[in-house]
Amino acid sequence: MPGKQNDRRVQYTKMVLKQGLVGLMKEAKIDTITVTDICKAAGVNRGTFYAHYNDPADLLHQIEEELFDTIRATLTKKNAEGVPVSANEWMLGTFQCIMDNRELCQILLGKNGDVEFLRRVLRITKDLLYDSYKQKAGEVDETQFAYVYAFIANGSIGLIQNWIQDGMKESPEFLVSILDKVRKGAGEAFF
Amino acid sequence: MPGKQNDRRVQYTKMVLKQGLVGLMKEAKIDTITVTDICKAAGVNRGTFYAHYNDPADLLHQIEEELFDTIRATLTKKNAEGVPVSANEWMLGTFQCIMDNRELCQILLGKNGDVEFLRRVLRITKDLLYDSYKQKAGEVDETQFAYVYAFIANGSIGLIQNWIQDGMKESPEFLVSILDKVRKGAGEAFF
DNA sequence: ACAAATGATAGACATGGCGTTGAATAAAAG
DNA sequence: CTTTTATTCAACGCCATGTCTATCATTTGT
Repeated sequence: MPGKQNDRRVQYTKMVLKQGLVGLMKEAKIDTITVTDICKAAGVNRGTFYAHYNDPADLLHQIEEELFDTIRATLTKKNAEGVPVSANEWMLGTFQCIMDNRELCQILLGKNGDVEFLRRVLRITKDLLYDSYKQKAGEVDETQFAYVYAFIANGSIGLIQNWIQDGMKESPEFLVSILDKVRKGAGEAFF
Repeated sequence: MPGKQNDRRVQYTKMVLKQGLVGLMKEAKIDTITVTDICKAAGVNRGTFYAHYNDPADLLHQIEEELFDTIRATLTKKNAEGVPVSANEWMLGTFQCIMDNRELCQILLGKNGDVEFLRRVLRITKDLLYDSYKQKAGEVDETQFAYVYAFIANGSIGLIQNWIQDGMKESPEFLVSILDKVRKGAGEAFF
């Protein structure tokens, strides 16, 4: 019984609902978008929306989850090929992935998007940073590290947002080179 | 005719409405707070709310404006005393101001608060940074500067949020010293 | 190709916030 | 003390919500 979710009707419904919400998020932020709006944009009955999602935020969350999985899949694939992945290579892969999903990412990570989502993507580098700090400073001043990490993490987010908002004109390589310099610079003021 | 806004009744109404909203923002973010909620919390008739504000966001905006004026007034006062204000001194003043308005700032700049507001406060340092960049590099690469500034500005915001969220345990002086190091470090990777 | 299963639709429902209005009441200003 | 003006109370139409039913359309597996 492959029944449940493989029904073509379900797939179509979910697809247009996602497209509908993404389209609306070009103009409005998630909290101001109504279920009725989405269904109108998707050409779907309002009752059908509730058959699959609780509210617009729930739908957005599932869209983000898909993108997150796409990014993670790409990275773990590289990792599985035996290559030990450095922070820079990891970021390079992430940026390429963002470029590959250009339209979607410009919305999800743009001005109406969710900062928490980008924060989550970058959090994976935190451990790498912590190790390099420990290695050079010997002992870790947790308080100081928290402040420096807050600076670097949010700085990176801002830089990436600037790149996205600017239309992704620069190459992922350029972005990584700037990001690497500026992160090292900020970090080495302490390490 | 001191008529219009000096009426004691108006002042009282605005006061309790502001307190009401701020109270609610301890638990919820602005977009989920209803006019009815605020009026219930303030003990004010719903119709009266619309006599002064368009919606909850409008009320929040006016609260932020007041705080912004407080901060700016303190800084321009120092400036008027003839002291040329460096970026560090400016930030020190800002942080002291934030500490003086502890409860309010923890909400306005906290997890349910508005990032744009903090961004606006920090924007005043942009010119100072631009000048120092120009001075050392001679010629300004606008693209590169945009990326570096995006990093530093957002990094600073994150660091300050970390401070606020942590209960403002460290002194403004400590904060400035870390911020100065890490900003210089990030900047000098280019300058 | 057909019958059973299941998803989508249209329509209705009570609920609750919105934004506005008008008349009555209370308090401030001169 | 009289005039002015802010607040209250009650009601209004409007719209989105979340739920539910009967009906229709499509898919599925045999």
